[in-house]
Amino acid sequence: MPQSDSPRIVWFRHDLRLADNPALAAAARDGRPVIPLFILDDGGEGGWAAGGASRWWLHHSLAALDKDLQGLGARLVLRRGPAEAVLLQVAAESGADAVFWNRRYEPAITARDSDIKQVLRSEGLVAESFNAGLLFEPWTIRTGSGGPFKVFTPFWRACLSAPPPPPPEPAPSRLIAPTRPVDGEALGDWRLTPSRPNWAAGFSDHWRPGEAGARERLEAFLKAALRRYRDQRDVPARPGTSRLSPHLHFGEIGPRQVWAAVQALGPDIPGADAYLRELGWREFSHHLLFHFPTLPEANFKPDFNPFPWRDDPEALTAWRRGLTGYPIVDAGMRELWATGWMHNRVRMITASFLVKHLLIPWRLGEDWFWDTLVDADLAQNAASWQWVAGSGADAAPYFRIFNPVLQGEKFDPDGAYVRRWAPELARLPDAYVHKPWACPPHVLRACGVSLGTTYPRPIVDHAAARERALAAYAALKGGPAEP
DNA sequence: TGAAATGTTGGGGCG
DNA sequence: ACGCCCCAACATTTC
Repeated sequence: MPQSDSPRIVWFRHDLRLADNPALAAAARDGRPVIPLFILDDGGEGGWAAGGASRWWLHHSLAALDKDLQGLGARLVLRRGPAEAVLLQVAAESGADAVFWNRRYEPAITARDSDIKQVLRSEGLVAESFNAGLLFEPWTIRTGSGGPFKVFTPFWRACLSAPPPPPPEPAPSRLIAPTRPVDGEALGDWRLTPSRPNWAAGFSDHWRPGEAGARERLEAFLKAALRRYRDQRDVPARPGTSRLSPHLHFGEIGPRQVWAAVQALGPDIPGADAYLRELGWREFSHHLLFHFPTLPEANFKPDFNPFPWRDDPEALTAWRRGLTGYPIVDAGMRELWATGWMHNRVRMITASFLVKHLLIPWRLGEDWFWDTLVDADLAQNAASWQWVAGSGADAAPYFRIFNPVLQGEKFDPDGAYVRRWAPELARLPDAYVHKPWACPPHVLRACGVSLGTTYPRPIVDHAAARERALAAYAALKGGPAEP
C-alpha cells in the first residue's frame, strides 16, 4: 500500500501552467506532496525535437513556471534523458507512488507515453493522464460513419454540437513540497537560449513567456482587438490578432481558458465566432495529425507525390533571409527572424511564395518555420504547410496563387508593415512600396533605394512564376500523356 | 483564407 | 436621331 504521504510526480510537458491543469490538480489532491518535473527528452519526439526559437521560449517559460511554483511552495525539478528512465529514477529517489501528466497528441509522443504508462503501472506506480491541451480530443469527434473529419467546416460544426469543454479549474492555492528534496539540473546548463550569435536578442521586446504573460496577452486581446477581429486580423501592421499561439503551444494558457474567457463576455460579441473558429483550426490540425501520423512528412494527398519540385538552394536562402525582392514576402520573413513570429496573413503569402513561385518543396518551408517560430507546433505547422501547398486535407486549390503585390496592396495599403520590417524601402511612396521595380528611377534615387544594391530585384517574375506553377500542377494532374 | 481571363452591360462620345 | 464603338464596371469562368 502506498503511504498516504507519498509524493506524486507531475510530469510537465506542453502544459506549463498552474491554472486549468488537471494533472497538477489531481496530484495535489488530498494534500499530497507534489514533485513538479520537466524532462528534456529530444530523442522522444520522433525526429521533431524543439527548434531554436522554441528552445528560447521554453527556457523562459520554464523559468516562469518555476517562479510560479515557488509562490505555491514547490520547485520545478529539471532532468534530461529518456522520459521513461527519468520518471522511474525520480520515483525511486523520491518514494513517489504516482505520476500524472497532461496528454500530448503527436504520434511519436502518444506512442511513447502509452509505453511509459504501461511500464510505470507494471512497476506498481499510479499513472494517469489528462486533457489540458484541446477543447475536443481527437478521438471524440467522428463523422457520421465513424471516421475522422478531413474537411474543416463539418469538423467544426461537429465540435460545436459536441458536449462543450468543461470550465477551467483554478490553480491550486498551495502545494506541499516533498520532505526529501529532489535534485535537478540548472536551467542555464541546458543552453536553450542562443549565444553565438544571439539571434534571439530582440525576442524579449515582443514576448513575455509564462502563464502571467499569457493571461496578460489574452486580456489585452479581449479588451482591445476581439470586437474588430474580423476586419483587423488580416492587417499585419495592426495588433489585430491574439498572438496567443506560443502561449497555447507551450500550454501557458489552455484553449478551455480562452474559450471560457470569450464566452464570459456574453452572447453575440462581434468577432467572437470568428476568433473561436481559429481555435477550431488549431483543434482541426491536431485532429488531422492524430489520425494521419505522416502529416509532417508526406503529402496528405498522395496525388502530389510526383509533383516536379525544384532544387534551388539559392532561392531558398533568399526566401529565408527575406531577400526575394517582393516587399511583403521579405518583410514577413524578417519579422519571423527578428521576433520568432509572423502574422498569419503573411505566413500564407510567404508560404505560397516558396511553394508556388519558387516551386520549392513545402517540407523545406516547414523545416524553416519549425526552427524559427516561437509557436512552432508539429500539428499546425504540418497542416498549414500542406494547406498552402494544396497537398493537404481541405487544402487551398493549387491554382490559387497569391499575387504578393496585390496581397500587399490589399492588406498593407499604406505599406506600414513593409516599412517596419524592410526599412530600406521605408521612404518609397505608397504606390510603389509593394513593387519597387515599377518605381521611376529618379523617385527610387530620391528615396535612397538602389535596386540590386540596397534592395534586391525580384528573384522571379510574378507572371512567369505563376505560369510555371500552373504548368507544374497541370503536369501533375494529367501527366504528359494527357491530351 | 485568390487572381487572371473572359464575358456582359450600359453610359457616353462620335460620326 | 441613331447606331456604332469604346471601355469602365461588374459578373462569371477558368486556372
